[in-house]
Amino acid sequence: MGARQAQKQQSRRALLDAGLHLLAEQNLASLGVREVTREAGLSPAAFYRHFPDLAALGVALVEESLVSLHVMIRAVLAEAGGAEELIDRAVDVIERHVREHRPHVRFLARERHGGVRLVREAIDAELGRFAAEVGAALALQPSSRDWSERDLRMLAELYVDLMVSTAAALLEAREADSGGDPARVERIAATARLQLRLISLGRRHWTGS
Amino acid sequence: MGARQAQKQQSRRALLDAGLHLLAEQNLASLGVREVTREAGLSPAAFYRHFPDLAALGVALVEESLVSLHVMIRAVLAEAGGAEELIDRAVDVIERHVREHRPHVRFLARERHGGVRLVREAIDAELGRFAAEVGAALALQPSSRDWSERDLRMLAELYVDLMVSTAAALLEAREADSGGDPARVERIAATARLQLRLISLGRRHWTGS
DNA sequence: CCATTCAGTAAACAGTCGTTTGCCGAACTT
DNA sequence: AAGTTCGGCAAACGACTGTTTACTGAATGG
Repeated sequence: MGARQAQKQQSRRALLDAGLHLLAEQNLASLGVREVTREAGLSPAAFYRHFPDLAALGVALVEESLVSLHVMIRAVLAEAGGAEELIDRAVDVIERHVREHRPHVRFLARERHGGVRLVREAIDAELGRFAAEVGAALALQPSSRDWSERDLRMLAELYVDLMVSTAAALLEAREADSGGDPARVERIAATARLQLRLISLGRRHWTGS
Repeated sequence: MGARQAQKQQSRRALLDAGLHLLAEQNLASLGVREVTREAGLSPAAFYRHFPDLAALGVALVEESLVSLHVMIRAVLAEAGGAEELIDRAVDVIERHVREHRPHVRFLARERHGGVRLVREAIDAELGRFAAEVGAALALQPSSRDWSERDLRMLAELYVDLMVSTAAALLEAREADSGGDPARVERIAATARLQLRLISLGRRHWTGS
């Protein structure tokens, strides 16, 4: 890649980072072009060399945020193991992901039901593919031998919902203004583990719909 | 109440309604004072006779939104009945609530992780009290005879999370721009019923943490 | 080495914004 | 009936907004 493209990518990165940083305390809909470029150290007009819209920047952030999410989920599903270990590992992975990708997670939580339709739909679609992936992984497990497609999907969605709300709760507990309360973080993780245990219990006794 | 207060309340109502209406397509953080007063048919300065801030209007909307929610949950919990009927009734109540209070539900979904901290905390606190209420109701049921306080709370939170995400999904499916797809609405409700059945199955076989 | 491409700039456009001010007049109080 | 309270208004303030324009100068390709 020429030095040309490299510098352009660098500016693009600066814009994305600036947006991500500003979105820590506001939503996409209230973000301003000038605000972003100021934070990125560029002139307002430079923005339009990279994105037509702020919504476009938002969509770019969605794609970026979900790549790491998919990597994460595969890390959990790939390894086999007993139900208990799998639960512990899943919660650990969620916790680590929130810790290491806080701005991205916050962005997703904030814009999932936010005011910009394109972004909302992009997140929802990706979360759906996400559930499909979990469902496919569940189908391979022997314990779901005679589960219908529909029931598997339902279970996968339940897992994804639980993961999402756990991540959001962990995020809130970690925010600087709440002191990053570590006890609260552990309580949330513990609750998630219990909930997963309860679900896997229901799963073992499921007789089909 | 004097005609004085009555007219003031009417203006306040107009402001709240205008805000709620505008928040259908944007978030609180991007709402403007002038925008709201324009929609409400008042002068910009009039706003400050009722609220110091837009955040204050937001908090008022939170309180308003949650009153009807509490009424709703009591309607479900109050009546007894078999597990299956209870599940069906719970999902019906959620569905009806989303149908009849769409703007409020949308507001809650949008601002729960939104950019205005005061509003976010108000919603979270109320959702917490909400889970406590569900937990208390669960404690009265014979099937949770020897459940620890912690396990009950965990279960209550699972129910509340499921309710919230189901409501949000129903909302999205009903939005005008997605055609109000009735099949999608029914699919979401059916999934929620299955998930509740799975949880109640896990509940029956729970042996404590 | 010369021509071209193109990311980034400064300046200007016409708006909108939040908030304060002083004032009006109808509803209250006494 | 006189005086007070107070919700609502028009107007003005400076600050900030998104977007377009014409331009600069370094990397690119022949």
